[in-house]
Parts: sequence; structure tokens; C-alpha cells
Amino acid sequence: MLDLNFVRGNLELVEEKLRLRGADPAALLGNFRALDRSRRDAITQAEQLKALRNELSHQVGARKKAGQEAVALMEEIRALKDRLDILDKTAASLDEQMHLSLSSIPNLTRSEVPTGSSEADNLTVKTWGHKPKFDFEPKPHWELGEALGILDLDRAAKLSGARFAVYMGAGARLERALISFMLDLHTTRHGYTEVLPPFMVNSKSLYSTGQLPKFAEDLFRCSDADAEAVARGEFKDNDHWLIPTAEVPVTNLYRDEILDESRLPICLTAYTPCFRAEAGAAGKDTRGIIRQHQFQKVELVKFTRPQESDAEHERLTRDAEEVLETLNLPYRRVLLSTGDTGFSSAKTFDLEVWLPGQGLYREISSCSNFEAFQARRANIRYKAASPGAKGKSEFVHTLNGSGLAVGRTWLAILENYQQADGSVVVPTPLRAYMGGLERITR
RNA sequence: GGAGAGAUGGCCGAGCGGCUGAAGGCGGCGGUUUGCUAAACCGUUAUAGGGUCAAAAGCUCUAUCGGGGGUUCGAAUCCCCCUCUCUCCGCCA
Repeated sequence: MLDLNFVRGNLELVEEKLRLRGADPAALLGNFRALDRSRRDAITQAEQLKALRNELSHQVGARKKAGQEAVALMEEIRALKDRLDILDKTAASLDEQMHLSLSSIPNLTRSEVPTGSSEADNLTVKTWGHKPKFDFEPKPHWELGEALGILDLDRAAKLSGARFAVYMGAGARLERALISFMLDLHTTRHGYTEVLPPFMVNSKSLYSTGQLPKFAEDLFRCSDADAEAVARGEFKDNDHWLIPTAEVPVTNLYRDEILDESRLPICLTAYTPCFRAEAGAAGKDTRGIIRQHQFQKVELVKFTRPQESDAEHERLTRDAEEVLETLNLPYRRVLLSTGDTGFSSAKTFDLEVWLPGQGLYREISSCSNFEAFQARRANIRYKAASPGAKGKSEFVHTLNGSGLAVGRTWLAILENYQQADGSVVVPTPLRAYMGGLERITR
């Protein structure tokens, strides 16, 4: 969420930034000034009446204490009530509208983000590694996996439907190895603390990180959650949704807290499954396990001081890249354009891994700097500890990135490490996690 | 699932109809004292939203004592509902 004062004072800039994203400023901010004005007028009126009521009530107290009667005063106050009731309701309703309107505005992208309307305008920042050369036609992962008996999509469909996968034998072990490998790398070499959060969260948490209210249809909702209430802007702490990413529970760890500056930056890593409804993705990536309703991910999350978030963003992206480099998977780093940058993000790098079986680069990580956008929604602040500082609390900056999407790493290994006989060589760093297995064969 | 107890500021903790935005302590910040450190002492220290202001500061108003509703001229304090925490019992991986 953007700061109300900031929007009020920089309306043209905000509208311009919205246009860069391909959003419609008129739809989002068309009545901003009018709404702002009437909201403030209503609040002023209601508060003036409350001040009067409080003053008169005080007089009642004083008279009673002095042993005088106060019937007339009490009558007067009672007479205010109807008027106050209406004013209060009006003010509350306008305030709610303002909040909902503000909650629907995406974050402002940073100036270095390339202008564009879609992923076609993303900027490739760097390319790493050598694409493997094959003296045979490389196969896509679904053919390799099914032939090796380590991936069973047909039975997954029987169990759960489309867009689910069953991993068997060395396939299951490879998935588990990747999770352990990534967590170990981030905790021992990159300084992250491991977190194992709940896989279900309440709607308040999803509001804080920006998934609600706008993107409810992308989520799996448990039966105790009320999508209509969410659409009205009611976020509860006693309903449940399946997490679409560990970003949600991990970022919300410090919701409504004031952190000590000396603790920053806080760097956390978490393995979780991720559940996505993939609404609107019908017909997209239907083959293989690129796009699933459930996939595993190791996530990186940081809480930083505002002045450090840019440098920490670079560091976090490097931490994700190092997973690919250690596994020797060719990739490129892409700076997303204004049109492709996510709702809550001010700047996002995607890492795209080379998939020889399909002959293209595919997103395997997305590393974003949300600046204070999520922190403002989640009310995560820090208090300056440095001497001389005024002790005023400020919003932290939050960042996160996949380090990495495990399912896509799994399939990237199959495609990049495949052999002419259909077997797959296990990358050296994973062998210790696979009981020494060097090659997955039929 | 049943029974009971509780939820107050950065933290601990008092208050149980008006004098309470909230005692006291801890912590933080500023200062005095002091070879240094420590200690002691003094002062200060919530958040959000209105109004005023060119703006900031300041001043002022409103709201906030887990969340929501109610009673009352007036609610941290009384009543109802919900959530969470703790204790005991039951069930359970």
C-alpha cells in the first residue's frame, strides 16, 4: 500500500507510474481527490461533534460531583446522538472506501525499471553458463521422467486432477535432495535462518503481502474462508487459505511488530509447498510440471532498513543465482519491465533457467524489492537504535525471492543432465543428498 | 470437544464508570555528576487520523487498553459475541 499523504501530494506522479504499468489511473484514482475531500470533511464534522459531546459529558460529571442536577445537559447530549451517528457512519464508510481504493493501487516501480507493457519488454541483464551440447535430440522432462519411472502424471491426475505430480523413487529423492541442498547452502553460506512456517494462513496475512483482496481467485481457499467478505475489505485472523508462497507466512512473522534496528537485516529462508489455483492459465503449460497447483519452493525473505534494500536485493538475487551456478545450470537474469512487475513489487529480477528439452529459458526464480509497500500493509516497523536518532519508528523494507523453485529445478536438471540412453546424471553437489547416487536410470 | 483463568504502551505491570493516554518499574533518548567504565540523579519517551500552517515544528481535536457490538450524559472499567493464550480433562499424529 502506498502512503496516503504521499499519494495526496504526488497524484500526477502516481498516475504516471500506474500508466507505466499498463494500469488505468482513471479507474484506480479517478475520484481520489473527491473521495479524499469528502472523507476529510466527514471526519472533521464527526470529530467536532464528538469534541462537543465529550465536553458536555465532562460538565455533567462536574455538576454531579458538585451535587447539582444535570438533566438538561444530559438531554442535550442525547439530542446530539442521532446526528453524530449519521456523521460517524458516513465518515467510516468513506474511510473504508479510501482504504480499499488505496489497497488496490500497485506499488510504484523504480526509475531503473524498463518501461514496457509485457514480458517482451523485459531487459536481459546477464547470461551465465554454457548450454549443454547434445549429439542427440534432447527430450522434454515429462518424457524423461515418465520413461525413468520417477514422474507419474497420469496417476497424479487420478488422485488430484490436472496440474499435480507424483514423484517416485529417485525422483522423490531428487526433490528432497534439492530442498536440503538449497536450505543448507543458504543457511551455512549465505547467512539465512531457516524457518518452517504453517502452510495455511489467514486472510490478514494475505492482505499484508498483497495477495488479497485483488488476487483471491489465484488462491486455494479453505471452507472457513469467506471470499465475499474479503472482497468487501474484511480481513480476518481466523480463516484459512493455502499459501501460494512462503513469502506470505514468513513476511507476516513480524506483522504488527517494531523491530530493533540492530537486528536488521533479518534474513530468513523457508521450504514450503506452494498452492496456486492458476486461474486464467487454462491451456498454458499443460505438459509436464512447469505449472502445477502444488509445487515446492525454497524461499528467501529479508527485512532491511530502507537505505539498504537495494544492495540487499542484489545480494538476495546473487544468493539465488548461486544455487543455479553450483548446480551448473545455465541461466539468465532478467529485469522485469513495468508491465510485467508484480503488484506489490517496486523492482523484480527474474532468473530464467535454460531448458534444452524445450529449447527456451523459463522462470525459476523471482526476486523482488517491495520497499515499504508490504511493510505498510503489514505494519512492520523498526526503531532506530543509533545514538542521536530520534527513536522514531519507520517502516522496514521487505524483499523476497525464490531460491529456488524446486519443481522447476528438478525438471531443469532432467533436461540439462540427460544422456543419450535416457538416463540423467546427478549433479555432483546433490550426490551426497542422494546416498551417493551418480545417475538416475530406468 | 468440556471446565476454568487471562489478554493494558517497546517490555513488565497497576487500574475495575468521570480527576486515566493510562500509576510504578524496566528499556530507549537527552542531560548532570564522574580518571575511564559502572553507578546515582534530573528530564524526556505511544500510534494513527483530522484541524491550523506555504511546509515543517508547534498547538489543538478525535480515536485507540485483544477484535466486534451494546448499556450510559460519560466505558480500559459494566453486558453480549468472537479470537487468541494459559491450566485441567477428553481425543489424537
